[in-house]
Amino acid sequence: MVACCSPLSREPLSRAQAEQVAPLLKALADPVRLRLMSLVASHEGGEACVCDLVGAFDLSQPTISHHLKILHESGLLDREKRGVLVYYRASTAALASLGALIGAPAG
Amino acid sequence: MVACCSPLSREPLSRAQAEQVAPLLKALADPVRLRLMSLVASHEGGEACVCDLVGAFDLSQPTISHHLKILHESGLLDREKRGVLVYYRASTAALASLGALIGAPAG
DNA sequence: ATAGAACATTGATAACTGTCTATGTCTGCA
DNA sequence: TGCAGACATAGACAGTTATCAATGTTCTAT
Repeated sequence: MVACCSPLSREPLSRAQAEQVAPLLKALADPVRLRLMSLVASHEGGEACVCDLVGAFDLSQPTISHHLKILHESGLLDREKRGVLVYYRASTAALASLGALIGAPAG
Repeated sequence: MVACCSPLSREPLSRAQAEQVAPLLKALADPVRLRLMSLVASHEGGEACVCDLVGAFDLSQPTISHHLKILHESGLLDREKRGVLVYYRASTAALASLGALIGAPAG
């Protein structure tokens, strides 16, 4: 469970809660990373290797790697190396709890 | 309707969609602004004036004003001036559609 | 062993962000 | 009319971020 608390509008977030959730949102709050999340999550098998992703952007491979690292370190993407390739997979739990915190009707 | 599209994991976000949604997340991706949203949304009557908010932080009034401006310009907070006081109110529609995009089961 | 391919890391740079102090703009009241 | 209070704006500064080119690492195949 990555986000912790009742929806935003029920009661004031504590400072600690806010500081815990904000980095998750920050990780997602970039057009490239949003598209990366969505590309990975909607890719066949629910996973994608870096080579599946780089081509979708006009950005260098190190830049994509950098964004993937941010998403992985925030807990939004899981990572698995199989042979030469590295596969990323969206953490649906993290996404769901974030969504619930922000706007979902109930938990 | 501020966010536009099916959940992240259903199909890849277009670049345009990502660039539309990212600023909303960016506005929310700060501990102070998260707490501001939550303070406003959970305040009695669903609204709060700046004077209700400034005291909750160890930050100057202009800094709070700055954060409120960012939330307002992104569409997450509505603003209404009544007399000397300025009241902010959370846009539940914006929050709900964001939540739905990120992780909610269905729309 | 060596070469090549896939991905990560490093170091540099320009742009952006959060914060402050100082100041401006309204509004209500005396 | 003028003052005081509530909020916004402007300008400055330090810290962060997105990007790239260059290089490092690790695996596979030959």
